[in-house]
Amino acid sequence: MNLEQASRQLEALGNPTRLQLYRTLVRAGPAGLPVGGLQERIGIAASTLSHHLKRLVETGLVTQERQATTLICRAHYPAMDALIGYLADECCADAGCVAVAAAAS
Amino acid sequence: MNLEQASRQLEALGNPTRLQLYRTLVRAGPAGLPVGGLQERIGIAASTLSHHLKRLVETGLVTQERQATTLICRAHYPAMDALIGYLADECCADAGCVAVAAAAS
DNA sequence: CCTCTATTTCCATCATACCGGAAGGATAGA
DNA sequence: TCTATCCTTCCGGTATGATGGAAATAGAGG
Repeated sequence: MNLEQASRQLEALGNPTRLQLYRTLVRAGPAGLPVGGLQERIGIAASTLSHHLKRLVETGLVTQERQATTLICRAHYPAMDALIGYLADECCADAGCVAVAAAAS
Repeated sequence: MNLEQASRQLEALGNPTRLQLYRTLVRAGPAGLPVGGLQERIGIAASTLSHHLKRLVETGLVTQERQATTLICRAHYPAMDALIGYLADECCADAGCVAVAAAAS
């Protein structure tokens, strides 16, 4: 994980629609959700949704698996782990950060 | 911490220059750095730097303290804690996330 | 008041993001 | 093959972001 990759992932999550999208996928759990299901829940145009999803997939935060004509989307936890780890490292380099202190306890 | 605030902070960090800025401030530790010191290290125009800093301050990720004519900037750890906490909650709502498992151990 | 330094705001330019309608694949089933 | 569904890509408009030079502001000190 380097600064460029981290910033790309952060930017991907730094849009309310995409963050909501990611959140929805997390709440959907390991089963994931098809693109159409996401569209129902979020309520945006299919093309807009596809753009956002593409961004999340490109940055590795979401994976997609084809099942016949439907595309199942899932939150890709390892990517979020790595991102949080990077932020925590940056944040807590001087051990002044509560998050790592809590994790260490 | 709600979705809008989280996405604004994520967007603020989702720019390579701003993430580098934040990282520099974290590495500077509690003493912080003046704006001019940041400019030396990052090497961008003062106006550009000021724009980026404004964004980081507005989102609460960085604080500023005036000392005579110089402005000392510091990473504001509680904000990062809250953001990481939000991401971890979203990510690990179904306990499928390694980060929280590690924190819990 | 004048000046010097530090920083911000103003302003303009260029690039990129966001949005969604319309058209174009991809896949399954009749 | 024909059709229907699901999703993506193409395209256009509008908005927002990034960048930095120039001018303005803030504070310290003569």
